[in-house]
Amino acid sequence: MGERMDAGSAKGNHTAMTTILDVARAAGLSTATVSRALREPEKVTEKTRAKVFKAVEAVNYRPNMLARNLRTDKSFTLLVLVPGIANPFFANVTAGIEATAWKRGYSVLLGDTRDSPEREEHYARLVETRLADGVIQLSPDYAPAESRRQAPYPVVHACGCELTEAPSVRIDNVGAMQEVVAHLIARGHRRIAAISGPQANAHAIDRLKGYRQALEAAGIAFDPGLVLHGSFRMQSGFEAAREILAMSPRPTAIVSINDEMAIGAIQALAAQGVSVPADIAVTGFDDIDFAAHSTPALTTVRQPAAEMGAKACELLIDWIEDKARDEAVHILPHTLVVRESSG
Amino acid sequence: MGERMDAGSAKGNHTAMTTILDVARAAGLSTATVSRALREPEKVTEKTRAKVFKAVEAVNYRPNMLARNLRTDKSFTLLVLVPGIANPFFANVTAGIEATAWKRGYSVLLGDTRDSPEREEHYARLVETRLADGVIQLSPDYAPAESRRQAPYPVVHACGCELTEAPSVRIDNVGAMQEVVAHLIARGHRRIAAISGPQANAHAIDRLKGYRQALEAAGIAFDPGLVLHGSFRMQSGFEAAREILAMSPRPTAIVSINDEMAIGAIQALAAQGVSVPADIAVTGFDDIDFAAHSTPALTTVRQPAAEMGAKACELLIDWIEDKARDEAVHILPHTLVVRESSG
DNA sequence: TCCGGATTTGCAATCGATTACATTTTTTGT
DNA sequence: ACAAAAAATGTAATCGATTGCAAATCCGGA
Repeated sequence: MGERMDAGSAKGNHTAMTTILDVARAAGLSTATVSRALREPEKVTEKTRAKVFKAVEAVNYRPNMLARNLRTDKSFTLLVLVPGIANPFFANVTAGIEATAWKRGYSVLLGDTRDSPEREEHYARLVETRLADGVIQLSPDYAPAESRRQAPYPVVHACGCELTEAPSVRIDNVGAMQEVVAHLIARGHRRIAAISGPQANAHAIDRLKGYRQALEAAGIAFDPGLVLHGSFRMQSGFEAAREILAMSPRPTAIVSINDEMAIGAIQALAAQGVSVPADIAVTGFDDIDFAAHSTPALTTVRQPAAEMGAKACELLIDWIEDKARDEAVHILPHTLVVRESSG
Repeated sequence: MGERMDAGSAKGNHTAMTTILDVARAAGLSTATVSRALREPEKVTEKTRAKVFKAVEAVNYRPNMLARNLRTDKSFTLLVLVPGIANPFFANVTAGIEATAWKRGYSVLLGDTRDSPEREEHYARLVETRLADGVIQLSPDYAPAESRRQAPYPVVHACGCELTEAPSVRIDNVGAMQEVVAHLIARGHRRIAAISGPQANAHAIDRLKGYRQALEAAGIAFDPGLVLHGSFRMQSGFEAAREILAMSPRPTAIVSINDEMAIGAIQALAAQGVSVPADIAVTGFDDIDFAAHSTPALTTVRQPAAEMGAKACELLIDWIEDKARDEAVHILPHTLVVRESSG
């Protein structure tokens, strides 16, 4: 008696850890059989299965995943690289990823890269240390194709651009922005300013391409002076709108590359007493929740954020588990959502 | 030549894994020495340290964290339980957590509980399997005090309520809402409707308490008919505003328990041609980015979201590492931010 | 009842790092 | 220059689960 008096005292923050050996002893079986009863129940007699389950209850056993992961060389964890989790669009993509990962028995490690290559590099290393089985990348920016192509672990893009290679998920950014601009042109606008993103940003590039193509299709000359470069944040949309107001002749419409900057722009216009859409029409991109509830409600392009995350997650897990890489680029459908802000 | 033709073929998804033994061999040392050179460099000669580093480079070594974690019984991972990552306030708290975890060498596992006890339960189990060293809880709701008190692992709350026990972080929700209501009363409002949250939600309870106290302090009778219960989402703010418009006499102000519902309410009012703040004043809570950029800009209470996350993260890691539990409730300062929507 | 094959269970090696303890090397004091 | 103390390094056990292979058990058929 007193043989286990020291339970839970030793190192570690956890209380009394019970191992598979404890279960084996309690059930009068070997650890091998216990392991099989838990992982491949069909490989074991009905009777022993029952004994094992009872013993598990009795000693309150929780398998030590660290040990299992080491032995099987799998972590059942996915690393999600987000440029900024505070961005509602990315947050929704992440929610979609998490939901799917949960369904398939995986956990999600959150890596907020904050647009910093250093942080991205650091997180990439996590995968090389076996802490994650693969990566879902939400930003198509850095990580030029060549370097990533040979990543020694599975990587999938959830928000790809035209240049992103398979396996990946994206929408047709070019086509979507074309629709937006065509919509404005159909409403009679011919002088349309654009609030874009950082010059090198892949989404900005794709969407700007759609903007140009739509103008071209309508026989309107592209004017680089009408294109401003923001940071995707509301504040920069606010500032861009002020610059646009100072242009002459003044544009009659503004397309923004995302919803946040559009909302910032609308605020700037309201502050100057310019009426949206009467004086100037404004459009966004993404269809975040706030787009539908801004005043006036924002015309925008709906991206199926959660679905994109979910699909990317499926692709990644399939890749990890089947060792068969899906060589397709999945282009999910977008929708032009016309609301008040475009007239 | 051709000696590495088989690289990456074996089991697992990773390419040729090099172990600490490879490093040891390349450096002509034992694994023990290599391990020490890497983890406690001061315990080792300058010369061998150099040899080890060279060898690490030579064989492109990455320590297998799964093995390290198993041996040391630590995962250097924190589990963050979020009621919904798509909520901008929680996203900001999470960003603060991630930033601090990064600084201290920890990774963040994201658990989106979606207000589901089942999911929360499942995630809690993750910690018991050693996949995380502790938990940061963003929701004060479920997990009644008694059950949590004895959780066999460290748990810290980042967005606590009055009843949340240490160690935890929160703001003075009661006091903050008092200030908001006092502000409106000072502006001459006496019939103030409230858009609250789910009945059992702890934040809703605290803030509603502040609402009542402020009314009382001003000698205004509390009218339960003026309190509506929403879901924290914009849509429910929209619907609540419609109900409020139907009240008679019509309230002259609306306090919302969070910014999203306030924004939804503003949209509903605008749609009915009711001017904010001229006809009805509206206030929010949280000061998410959109609050400053809505039209009209929203009066609200700023919660230092990122700081709250950061502080909670510090508390948790200190607890994990020092095994000394900080028995304090940290109440961070909030700020009443007066903007256009309150007149 | 006894045998052969199929099924179930157990033994022991293994994953890759860390670390107590033993051994070797270096340093220090005289 | 030598012994003792200190520092550096090596040997081998260890963390807790999984799994190849061997041993034991079960089953039906003759």
